[in-house]
Amino acid sequence: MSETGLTFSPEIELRLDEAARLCAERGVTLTPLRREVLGLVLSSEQPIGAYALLDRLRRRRRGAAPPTVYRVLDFLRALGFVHKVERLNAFVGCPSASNYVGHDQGHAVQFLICTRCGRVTETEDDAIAAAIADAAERHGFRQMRATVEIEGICRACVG
Amino acid sequence: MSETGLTFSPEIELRLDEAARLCAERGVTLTPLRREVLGLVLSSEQPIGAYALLDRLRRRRRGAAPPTVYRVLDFLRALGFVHKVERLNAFVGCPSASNYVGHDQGHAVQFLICTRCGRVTETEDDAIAAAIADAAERHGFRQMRATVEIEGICRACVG
DNA sequence: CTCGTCAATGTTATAATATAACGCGTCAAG
DNA sequence: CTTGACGCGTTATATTATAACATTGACGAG
Ligand SMILES: [Zn+2]
Ligand SMILES: [Zn+2]
Ligand SMILES: [Zn+2]
Ligand SMILES: [Zn+2]
Repeated sequence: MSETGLTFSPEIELRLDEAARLCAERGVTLTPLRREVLGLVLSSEQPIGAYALLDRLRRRRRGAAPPTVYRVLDFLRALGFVHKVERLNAFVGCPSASNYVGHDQGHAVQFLICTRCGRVTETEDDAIAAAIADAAERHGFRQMRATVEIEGICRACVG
Repeated sequence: MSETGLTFSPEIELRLDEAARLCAERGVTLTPLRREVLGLVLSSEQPIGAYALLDRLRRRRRGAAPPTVYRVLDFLRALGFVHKVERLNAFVGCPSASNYVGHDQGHAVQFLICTRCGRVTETEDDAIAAAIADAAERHGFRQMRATVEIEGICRACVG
């Protein structure tokens, strides 16, 4: 008789509600499937690969297949709710997507990838962005976006 | 009766000779296979994928298989002769590998990826590297390396 | 010489990541 | 009612990368 109930932690459900609100603002829909995938990404301590996501998704959705998850990831990335970490071929939730609405084309973002614990921290460093913009301009290059992924050992792991 | 002759342009053969010299200096060998793969990468105007490389390699080496090319690429990357462009899952020759010998762990490098013509330019921008090092330090992050890939339209394409 | 060892490559199979192409149901505009 | 956009299911395939084991040839120890 009950609805499906909370699938994710209360904090994450809040973020999902916020994401739904932002979707509505833009005339798109955070469908149950999209909400579930986003919830799974946000629930992961580490970047999660498309197929790991697919495995978890299948526990609730029988018919899920690769296109299911890739399509949803495309949608979530286009809205700035999720980023891809290229070095890992894996996906992370955007921590600022719930706070700020200018992320259509994605903000200028950098990742700190800990090779020890596997965690990834997202930053938005203006100095890096400026240095990149400057270098691009000096090369007569019309920059559209930049991937910045810094690998090393995070504060927690380095002790 | 003649030897195989020049497989690549004279400029590239010169760079291959230089690479062989650098290998010898470090106690490793630029075998014919490795030399040929490096030549193919250097001959490509654009980043080249492992399987495109494999196709070209097979014209001369019958038995070539994926491990053949991936092993050689690992070798060439470890020596700094070749870089991987993560956004493209493709490989480029390092333009400075022939001039400078400190590339064992790879120099701090950035790529300008033109989404129009597909060409990739390698840069070595100290300001970007410094901004990244600074941001990492502020996060208590012990940086090992960084991937910086800037996408846009190159000077030639933007006209 | 002959054996052991190592680097390099060959060889077969498979894993991991990603997309193409088509179909089907819903829903709202016209 | 028809049409078209959207969301998703479904099947098949493409693309990228690695695991695991075999073979070859060079070279030094004995
Ligand atoms: Zn973000
Ligand atoms: Zn860590
Ligand atoms: Zn380089
Ligand atoms: Zn261009």
